[in-house]
Amino acid sequence: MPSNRKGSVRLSDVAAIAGVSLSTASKVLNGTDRISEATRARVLAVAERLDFRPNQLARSFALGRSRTIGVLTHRAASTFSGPVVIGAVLQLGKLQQAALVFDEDILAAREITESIRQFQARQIDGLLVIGDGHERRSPSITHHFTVPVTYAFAASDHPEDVVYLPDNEGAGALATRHLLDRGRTHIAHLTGDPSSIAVRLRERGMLTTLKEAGLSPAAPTRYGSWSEGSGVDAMRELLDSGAKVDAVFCGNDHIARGVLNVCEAKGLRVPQDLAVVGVDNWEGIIVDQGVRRLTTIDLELRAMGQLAAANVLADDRTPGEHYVPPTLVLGPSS
Amino acid sequence: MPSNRKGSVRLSDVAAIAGVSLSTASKVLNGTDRISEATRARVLAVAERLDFRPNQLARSFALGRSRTIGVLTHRAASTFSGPVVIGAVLQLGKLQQAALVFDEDILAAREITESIRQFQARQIDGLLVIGDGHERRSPSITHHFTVPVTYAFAASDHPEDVVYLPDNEGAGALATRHLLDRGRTHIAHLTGDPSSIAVRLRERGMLTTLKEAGLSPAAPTRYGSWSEGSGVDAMRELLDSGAKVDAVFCGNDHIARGVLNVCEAKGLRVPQDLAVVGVDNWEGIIVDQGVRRLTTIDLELRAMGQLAAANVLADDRTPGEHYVPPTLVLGPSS
DNA sequence: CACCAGTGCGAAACCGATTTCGCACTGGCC
DNA sequence: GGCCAGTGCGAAATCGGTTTCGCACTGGTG
Repeated sequence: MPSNRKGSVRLSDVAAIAGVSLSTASKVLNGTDRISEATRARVLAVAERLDFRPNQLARSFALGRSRTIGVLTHRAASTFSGPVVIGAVLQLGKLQQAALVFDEDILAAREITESIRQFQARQIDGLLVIGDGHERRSPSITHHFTVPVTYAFAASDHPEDVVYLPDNEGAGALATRHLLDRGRTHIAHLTGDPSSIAVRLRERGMLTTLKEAGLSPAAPTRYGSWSEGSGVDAMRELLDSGAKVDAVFCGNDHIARGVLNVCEAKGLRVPQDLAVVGVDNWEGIIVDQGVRRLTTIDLELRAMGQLAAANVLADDRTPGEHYVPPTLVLGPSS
Repeated sequence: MPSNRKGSVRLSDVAAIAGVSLSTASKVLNGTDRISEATRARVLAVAERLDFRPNQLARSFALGRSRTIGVLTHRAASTFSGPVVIGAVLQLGKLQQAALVFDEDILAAREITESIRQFQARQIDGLLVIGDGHERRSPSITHHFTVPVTYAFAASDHPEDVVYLPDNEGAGALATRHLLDRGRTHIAHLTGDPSSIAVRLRERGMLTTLKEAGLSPAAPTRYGSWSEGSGVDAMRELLDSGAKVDAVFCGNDHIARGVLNVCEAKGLRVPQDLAVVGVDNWEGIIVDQGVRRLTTIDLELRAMGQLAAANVLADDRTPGEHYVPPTLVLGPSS
């Protein structure tokens, strides 16, 4: 018979029925302080019977912890960061934390200060900053907070920050190792614009792995853009060059699609004549439909979001950049 | 000089410095009760000067409102609902609401009851249920809550629930109207499995629009699967049938890709000889890279998430199914 | 001048937990 | 028997706001 405004059971109800004080009941349910086994059992039994659920609002207020994590995204509606945000938000839910998501231009200091104030007023327990995967380092805002701040999908400009990033170099290495495992030894690389750090890192991963195997690329890396058309052009040039090639590592899946199209047009059998590997796993994002055509490297963006979210609440938060291991997604193209 | 545990300014600090009582200060800042203009101005000035930000935890506790919306997703990690969730979460952030996201199998009653209890303990102010876009109606859980419940991307089995759904029929109509506007009059439809309601609705939208224009399809609808390969097969059959066709409305973008490939192989010029329209706008999801090849209908999944999120907090919540208007995304294929 | 309605403001209760501090009681030891 | 340490529990303060209720004061009216 709780005389509550919402009709729910309060701790005082439990205490009264169990014949103990409020403080004793609280201690029993939180396991703090020393309580005899007898009263412990009695309180727990009553709580169970009444289906007592502590009011988390009151709890948060008393403890000063909101069980809410701030999430600051950078144009999440129009960039690649979607999977990162999803991963983060789902992970936070698993950890019983609410997510307060503000979408701003992280580089616009003005707008961000307002978000920071809002976060502080809400007494967030931690902050997750999710970039858009582009190259620029975003300005560190860690110093505005007394709670943990973790960055994902974009480096901060402060070396002591905790940062989660995709492992582009690892992706290149993984793709190359896979092709080597498949017995390919004449591997070429077709990729995007070399001014992009991701492009260079993926290439470096490939080159390092080839070198470890005592090999060199089958042809010089061909740079272009991240598009299917660029893949078509690069592949045609590669074939025209007469280089002996039995595998192509493509900088991303768009380029790989272009390569596949050229192969089909030219009657090259994939993977018998030519193995193709991409990066990004778009066919995986567009899951549940269609048929996979491509072997690709998944940068595990969702996992990155999960890891970063878990990190905000973790005890061990070693500073620096953490690289999320990519995975190989097998398809018919290799 | 707040003697707070967190060093932040409390309302009592403002009141003391302004020389008024706590209650007066509260009333000024909330606009409740009658206060003279003089004291009003004084309190506001002090609050401004001290940069007073009310502790939202205390506020929530006092008001019994958590400023948190529960979000129950159905396998969001592996379905199409990603954009819906993103849209919802960003919209909630705009409305200053935190999101507590639990991902469950909505059809598994057991697991859900635990989530419901968690939501209730957290005193959520509303609930958003996001399905996976599939056909089955999910069991209504509205009756478990005293706060508003809104459904998105999946119908509930209770007619009084507020539900947001993509407008598949509208998508078919929009695609067809666009092709008619382009002067096409011999339009065929290649689509997925007819056991899917979405397939039938998109087809119906097309047929209705054609009929309104006094036209009939250029060929009987060809059903298949949602895959590129299916699009290839259907398109080859369509061409082999000898039907006169100047436009193809494809049930989704995968099929449309297959159609484009066949056109390229057969030397059909797109859009001169044949206009092609798809549905889903994947090239838009995979934004920022690549080159658009396809005209398509965007079902506006993110907007659906936004609308549903806004609805949870809205005053006017008219029950029933609400259809989100799709948009036409122009590409070079029409 | 007495009365009254209306205005402006403050004292204190309240939301429902956590936590500090100390009291009462027990049993062991000298 | 007296002292002391340790155990088990409760009274009350606390977190920082919101809200109720009523008091004091003002000016107008009869």
